[in-house]
Amino acid sequence: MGAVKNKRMPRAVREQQMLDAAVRTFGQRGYMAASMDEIAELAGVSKPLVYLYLNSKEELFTACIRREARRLTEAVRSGVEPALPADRQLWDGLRAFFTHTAQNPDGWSVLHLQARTHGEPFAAEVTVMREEIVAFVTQLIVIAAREAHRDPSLPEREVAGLAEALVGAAESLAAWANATPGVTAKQAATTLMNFAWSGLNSLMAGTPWTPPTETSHTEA
Amino acid sequence: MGAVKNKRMPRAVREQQMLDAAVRTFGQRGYMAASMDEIAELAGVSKPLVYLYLNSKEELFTACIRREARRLTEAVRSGVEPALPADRQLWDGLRAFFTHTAQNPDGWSVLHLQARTHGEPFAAEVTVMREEIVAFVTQLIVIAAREAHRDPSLPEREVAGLAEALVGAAESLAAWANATPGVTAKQAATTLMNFAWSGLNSLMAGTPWTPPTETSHTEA
Amino acid sequence: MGAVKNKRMPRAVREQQMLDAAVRTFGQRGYMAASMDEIAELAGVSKPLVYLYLNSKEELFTACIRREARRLTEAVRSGVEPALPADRQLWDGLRAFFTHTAQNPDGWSVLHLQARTHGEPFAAEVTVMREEIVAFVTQLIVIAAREAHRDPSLPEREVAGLAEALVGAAESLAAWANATPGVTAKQAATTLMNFAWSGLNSLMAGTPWTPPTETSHTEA
Amino acid sequence: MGAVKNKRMPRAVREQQMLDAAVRTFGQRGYMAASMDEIAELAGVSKPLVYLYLNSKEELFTACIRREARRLTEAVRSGVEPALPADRQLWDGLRAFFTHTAQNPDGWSVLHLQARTHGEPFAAEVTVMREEIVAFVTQLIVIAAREAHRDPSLPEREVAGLAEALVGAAESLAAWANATPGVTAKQAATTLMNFAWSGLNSLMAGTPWTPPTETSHTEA
DNA sequence: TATGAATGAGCATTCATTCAT
DNA sequence: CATGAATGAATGCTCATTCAT
Repeated sequence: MGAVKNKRMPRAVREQQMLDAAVRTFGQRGYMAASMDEIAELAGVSKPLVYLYLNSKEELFTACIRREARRLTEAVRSGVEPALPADRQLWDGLRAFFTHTAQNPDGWSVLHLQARTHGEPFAAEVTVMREEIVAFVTQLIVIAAREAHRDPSLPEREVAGLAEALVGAAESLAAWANATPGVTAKQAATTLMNFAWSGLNSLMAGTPWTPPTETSHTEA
Repeated sequence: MGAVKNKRMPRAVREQQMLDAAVRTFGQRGYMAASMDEIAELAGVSKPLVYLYLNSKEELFTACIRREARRLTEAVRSGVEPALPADRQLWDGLRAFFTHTAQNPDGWSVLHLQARTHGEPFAAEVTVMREEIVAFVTQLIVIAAREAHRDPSLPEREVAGLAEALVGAAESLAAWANATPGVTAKQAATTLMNFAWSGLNSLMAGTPWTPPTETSHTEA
Repeated sequence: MGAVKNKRMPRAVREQQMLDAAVRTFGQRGYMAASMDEIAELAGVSKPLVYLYLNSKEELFTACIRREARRLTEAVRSGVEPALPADRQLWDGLRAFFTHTAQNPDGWSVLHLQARTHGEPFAAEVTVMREEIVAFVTQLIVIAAREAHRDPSLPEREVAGLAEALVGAAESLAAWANATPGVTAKQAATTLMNFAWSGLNSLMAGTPWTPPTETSHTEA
Repeated sequence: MGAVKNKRMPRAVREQQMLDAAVRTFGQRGYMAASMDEIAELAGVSKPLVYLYLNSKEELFTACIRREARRLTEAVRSGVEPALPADRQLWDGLRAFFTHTAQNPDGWSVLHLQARTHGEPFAAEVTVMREEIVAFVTQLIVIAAREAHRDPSLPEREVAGLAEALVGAAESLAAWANATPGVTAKQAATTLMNFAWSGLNSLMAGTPWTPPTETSHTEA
């Protein structure tokens, strides 16, 4: 059941096996519905050993979140070449992101769904990672503006909202790509680049969309 | 303890009280952590009555999802005037969406977080609503293309991806706006229109972003 | 399996059945070794019902302590006639005490052994009762001194120590009487009266035992 | 972490370290709440070693009881000079007793509380020691009676009860003295001598307390 | 219509104990 | 002599759900 039941292995190895099993179980069943029994069995060890190494369900879940967050950011980071132009960096990062989430659906479920849905402590853990990514995207937008010779054209608050929207769109597209058969990481990335980069460009070209003057639309 | 303990009231009213309590509890505690005890107490009725009316926790949750989905789509629908131009419709719809989610955080939590996190049956329930909204947005994009006299310029698959991205971005921005103090529905809508509509326009103007020709992708 | 499995009885009755079972189990197995499963089975109910009514093992134990303490003090109190002379009151009280402990060995075990051995909160609960009894005895000693026309002869600290010793001796004798076949409550009470009352009398007669002058007994 | 982690020391020494740790842990936590893990850590050895030397938790506890019982009786025995008069022997024995229990609260807790509270096998272990002490006290009472030239005045059963009461009072006072700040071993011994010896003397002077003739015991 | 009484099943956690080295 | 690795068996507690009234 799970891995071949190898006895007596060093702690570090066992711990990874346990995290593998936990990510899979948490990702598929959800945090609360996942039972420590199931995780232990899937890891091929007894429950007490899981507790000996990872202390509690909460700590185990936290360890999963941390590992998956690290893996995801590393995947994105190592897919990007900082010397290249901003759009190329974004394109590469998105491809790495969509590829990684497609290959690790359970890890992505843990990060995107489970961790956000089960209390502040867990959500905070993901927020750290997410902010790192948003910061990366924000920086790309700023670089792009500079490359377009329009440095101060965008107020900071606006840039933050744009980065947030871009990351949010990416997260949603990841789920969509995973759920829609036949949509590859490359296609998802292309769609998003089309959607986002064009918008950013025309924004920076100085032609933002302007809201209509409020006439009589207060819902009465 | 929630409502004043009124005896003998018509079934329809009681049911709504129960759903109110359930949405609040599910939204705040999460599906699994919410206990039928708590919901019954918050609704001011006894547990057997909840079962009499709503049969099981799963059906109760489903009923919550359906009610909140209906309320949300109705809010968006009634915020939009079909005769107006596409961008105005999108703008109005987004404002209605951000306003409604900000005013019903528990309902939005049920739809956006809880329902997606606890198994296919529930997720499917939201998917129905989501597809309705995506269809609405898709249609707006098509109209916009037509308005720009560029009917067939965008392949169907591409339009679907764009609508998906736009809706995903909106969902993320809703969470972001709810969590970031000082961000109003209008501001969130403006940010998204800037981001999306400009992108769509330049897309339709025939200048999509093109991926770099794949030459050597072993990042060495 | 304990009582005949009567279904559907009012809460108050069930609670007493549970306390009966709990006192018996705690008294015989000890607090920690007693399992809630065993108590529930002995009470003839399911475990959840025990929790529904008594909340936790700790609260259940506390409830046992309180009930048994109340019963014991009431037994002693109702065995004593406040109008009678002090020695008669003490005699009657001791007899009531030995009789009650002999008839309720589990309750006495809970009070005397278990409660004192498992943490301050529980011990404190018994201390309240014990202090009440010590106070009663102290008062008897004072009355006795007054009856012997020797009011101020005993310093307060000394009286406290004497009452403590008397109560302690009674507690030990209770265990002894319970464990030694053929020793009745009356005999235990007589022994203790002989031991204590004579001592008190000669103390009050002004001839206390005096320690030897310390010469060379410091254990080097 | 308890002792400095010395490797390779003779078995006898290691065993004492383990017993030290065990007595401390059992005395403070109680038999059941004490975990073998905690004991091993406090002793500075690994758990398997504890099992290698002491076989099981029960045997370890028994070993603790035996060692502490031996230490206590030895302390009392070595505090007493058999050539001295009976009252002096009792006085010296009590002082040694109160001193030892005050200096070894954990050991005393093991003997007086824990061992008695966790099943016959353990209680029996203490009973052996207790009977030795009761025998010693009994003998002192007999000697005292002889010294007072009243050899056969007290029936054996009565003497046994008196010794039991005296020892019981001493045990209670030990706990009282340990718990009441400012009460020394000497004071506790004095209080008890006053209480007991005077009583014994007047008993032997031929004036026992006599129960009232039972007339009408329905407390109306 | 409405509820007080009751439970089967499951879950996180802990502990005494033992191999294999 | 000494230990890191591992587990079977409980235990306290909770929850969704139902019955009898």
